[in-house]
Amino acid sequence: MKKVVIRQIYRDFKNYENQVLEITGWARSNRAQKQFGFLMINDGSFFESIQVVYEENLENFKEIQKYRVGSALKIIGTVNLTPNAKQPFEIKAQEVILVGDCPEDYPIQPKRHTREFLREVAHLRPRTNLFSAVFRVRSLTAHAIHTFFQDRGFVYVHAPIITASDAEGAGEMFRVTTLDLHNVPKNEEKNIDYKQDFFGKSTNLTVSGQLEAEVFALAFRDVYTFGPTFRAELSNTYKHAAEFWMIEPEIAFADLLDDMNLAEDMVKFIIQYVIEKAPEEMQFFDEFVQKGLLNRLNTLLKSKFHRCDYSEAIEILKKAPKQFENKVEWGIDLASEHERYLTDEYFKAPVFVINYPKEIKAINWWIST
RNA sequence: UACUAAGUAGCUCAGUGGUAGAGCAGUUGACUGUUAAUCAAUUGGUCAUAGGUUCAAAUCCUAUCUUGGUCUCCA
Repeated sequence: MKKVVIRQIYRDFKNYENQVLEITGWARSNRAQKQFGFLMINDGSFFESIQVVYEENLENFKEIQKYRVGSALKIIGTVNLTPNAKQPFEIKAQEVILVGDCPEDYPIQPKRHTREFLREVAHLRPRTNLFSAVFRVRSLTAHAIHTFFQDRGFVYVHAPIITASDAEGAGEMFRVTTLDLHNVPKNEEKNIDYKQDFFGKSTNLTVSGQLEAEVFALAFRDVYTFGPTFRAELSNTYKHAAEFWMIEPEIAFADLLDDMNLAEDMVKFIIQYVIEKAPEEMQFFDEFVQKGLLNRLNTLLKSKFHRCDYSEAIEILKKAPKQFENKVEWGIDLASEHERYLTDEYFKAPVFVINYPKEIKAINWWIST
């Protein structure tokens, strides 16, 4: 018996015609009728489910009719092409075996759930379309990031996660300690005595791998970090996570133009890669999460990223036929509303704003001459 | 941090002062090709919590808790 995953069959179904296969997966729906029924089976290898037809002649037909959504099943059957149906092929069952039953109160239904509800059933939400799509795309994105840099000869630097260093302009840090918080040791000046802590000094979770990457760039030339970073900002927005992954390339002997070209190429490469490798998932996002997403991404792939001097950006904003909440004048740091106007309304494309006043940037920035 | 909206059946929601509701899910049945199948029946309720107003509160008022959105911060 040939064991296959559903991704294989979908990608090559014509070559599987009339073959007897064994598939395993979880029921997404079960539409039982009097003399036959249809099971939708998802095995996690692919976004789409596969349709299995079962008929009255199966000895456990009555039981199969009652298999609930969520049940784990093993099916042996033949691949039939169905060119006139909604799906290009289906499996006609010779055997349907219940591997694991699913309780009556299984909470995931074949319908839309809110994300707030899915958070309460966190152990089951990877089985939903939304999480299936998100985490496969996330996995592909990570692979695309590595592929992009590795193909260009960059060295992947693993910056430490526990560190004693801070970074430029980063936010609040999570402390890492083995000290007993109910009985913190004090030194003679009545300050916390970090000499008794695990590392003998105050440490925290990294807010950025930048400093390590810079050090390595001065030896390996082109390097990047890609890993988790942590910030203890009390920001209640969907954009701000306490733990998030960050890419930080550092390139020696490069100028600002090299840097911008690299960033533009990277963003385009990743988008291209994901659209190509996860068309079903991206289609799902386009339809149910953000209408017009694919159109926006394809437009972005074709457009040149704009480059705009800070002073020029200020002039554009001053002339904007629009009232900003934060007043625009030379010397300010751009707020989200200003950035949104530049990208969404003025340039209608991604834009680099360069040559900021040195007063609002960190000390280690290169000064234009 | 501030502002704002919401919390009613397992889920998604309707119900703005007078008997607690629908669809889905579950259960039982019908159905010869379904596509989140359809049809019939049926189980299921501390209306977030506490207090107040009223003859009468899911509905009005106050406080608290929880969640969403926006802002701030930041990336």
